[in-house]
Amino acid sequence: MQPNVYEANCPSRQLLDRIGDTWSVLVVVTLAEGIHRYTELAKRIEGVSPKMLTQTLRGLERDGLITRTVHPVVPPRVDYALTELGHSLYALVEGLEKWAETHIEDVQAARAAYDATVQAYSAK
Amino acid sequence: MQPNVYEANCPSRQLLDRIGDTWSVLVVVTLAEGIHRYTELAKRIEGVSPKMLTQTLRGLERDGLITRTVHPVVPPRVDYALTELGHSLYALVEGLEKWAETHIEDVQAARAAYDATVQAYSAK
DNA sequence: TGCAGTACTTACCTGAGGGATAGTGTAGGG
DNA sequence: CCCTACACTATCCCTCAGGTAAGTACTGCA
Repeated sequence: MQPNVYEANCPSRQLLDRIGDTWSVLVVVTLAEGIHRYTELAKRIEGVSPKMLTQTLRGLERDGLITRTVHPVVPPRVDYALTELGHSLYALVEGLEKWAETHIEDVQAARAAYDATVQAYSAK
Repeated sequence: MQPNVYEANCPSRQLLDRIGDTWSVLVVVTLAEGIHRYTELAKRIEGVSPKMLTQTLRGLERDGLITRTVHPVVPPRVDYALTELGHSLYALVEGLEKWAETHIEDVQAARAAYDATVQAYSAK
């Protein structure tokens, strides 16, 4: 009954997997700006292969986070847009970004300190 | 200057990778309950191998999200605890869980609908 | 003498995710 | 007449993340 993150089929775990997928997050972030076409997304999200882009888009569509609109013209034209659900998820991603901006200095300081002590040990 | 999620070395991107790592999140969630020892974490987080647990713990420690306290006794005893920074990150994870609980029905409905239409096409 | 308990580390190996590349269908334009 | 644009789809291939298993160091207890 209660959410159990330790089980793979738990809702919270599934969301975790989605948030964990870099391409999915990148698509959501890009679509938060507005409607985009397939090639626009491909150009915007540098480094994504057509295979992964399609795969990601399908997954997002399946989960009701984005809509896919096919215009029956030649050459084909397909528009992708965030749904209301997608926008609410984007709000969370924004929260992550805010946290990152606020605490990144702490994290980097911690990393530097940690690396320094490790270096000291291995140098000995 | 401004955060660019599309670049791999951007702060927001690094946080994304951390949140994306299932074991990291699971450790943070478990430690949010209180201090735990190594074997306690191993038992609690079902399915994690000692290798991955150590690796995850090291990464979290490096980023200043958890503390690692070694007690020089025999047999050895090592305590792990969330730092203040770790707790603030946990707040975000809690937000994700809340979202999941609230919207999981919408997602599952969307999935069912999507699968139904796909099935209809492939059956044709 | 040797085994148990703790917290790892190291070496080796495999499967699956994802990159690269090529193919598909349509029609307007040069 | 064929090339291009668009949005995929299919295929092969290869890397590498992560699992398994075994090793390490230390000491008290039977």
